[in-house]
Amino acid sequence: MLTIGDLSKATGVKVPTIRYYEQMGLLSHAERSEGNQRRYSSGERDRLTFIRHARDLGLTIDAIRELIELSQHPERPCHDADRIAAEQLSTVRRKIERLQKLEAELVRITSHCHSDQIRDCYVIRALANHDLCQDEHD
Amino acid sequence: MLTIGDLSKATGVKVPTIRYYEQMGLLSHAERSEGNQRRYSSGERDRLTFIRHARDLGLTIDAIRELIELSQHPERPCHDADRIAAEQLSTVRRKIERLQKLEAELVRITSHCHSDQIRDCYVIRALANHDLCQDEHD
DNA sequence: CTTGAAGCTCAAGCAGCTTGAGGGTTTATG
DNA sequence: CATAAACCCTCAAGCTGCTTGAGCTTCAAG
Repeated sequence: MLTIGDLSKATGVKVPTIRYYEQMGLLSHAERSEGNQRRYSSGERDRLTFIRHARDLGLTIDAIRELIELSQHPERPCHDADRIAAEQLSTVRRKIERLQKLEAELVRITSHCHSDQIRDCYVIRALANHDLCQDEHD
Repeated sequence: MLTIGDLSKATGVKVPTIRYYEQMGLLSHAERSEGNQRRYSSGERDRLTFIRHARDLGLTIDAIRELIELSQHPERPCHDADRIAAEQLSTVRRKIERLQKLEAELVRITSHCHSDQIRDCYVIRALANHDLCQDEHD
């Protein structure tokens, strides 16, 4: 049996975060030692690894809860799991698109400032005046 | 003079958000009507436009506060403004890089699931097992 | 048996808003 | 000029996904 600290080291998830996940229902209530400390089995370590991996991929707590729920019904069709992953993919793609617009705009703003004084600073002027933008970025 | 609703329409910033910005010190305390309602001039509209534009570019409230502070000293050198914009650019680039790794991983996960059942679902298996990843994505 | 590391719970804090309750003000219309 | 709709006010709490802190208990090594 692992202590919460062992589990933390094994998965790279911080101790208070593990407790938080338990509270959020991603991990079931852990068994306790006589002195009321949490003790974990390797099955729980695997689940936490799953959670960490999903969080790293940007999935929300709710989506992960849903995936865990699904993973407990091996006989069910897996289109829900596919859908969750696909939705996350399009969320990520939307974010990338938006950030690339911001990147372009920031490159433009930062490369156009050849002034030494705030008075003529392109950064400040560009922010004040959306019309200076090449492109809609919001 | 504009009411807070007029200002909201003019800038696309929601009414409670305008009040929030005032509280955060991005907008100065507005003048009030006899009945204690906020009234704005076009100068304040311009400042809010500036704030919105900066927020759209992902700048934090603190960074914006700093830029506003700078913009009020036209005679100062503008390297601080340049620095803020450049920092934001590298933040954006780091985010894009990370998201592109996630995108690749999600594409791989979603395109490999040819199962109909959770039992063999690649999505679930990939999440459970980081070793299936091509690449470190965190 | 003591001591220091690690564990416990509960509450509050972070960013950047949003939402809701319970009011008061303005303004258009009859 | 009265009334009603639309708008405004303040203050407090909620959202996500944790993190931090206080104040206390348990565990393991020496």
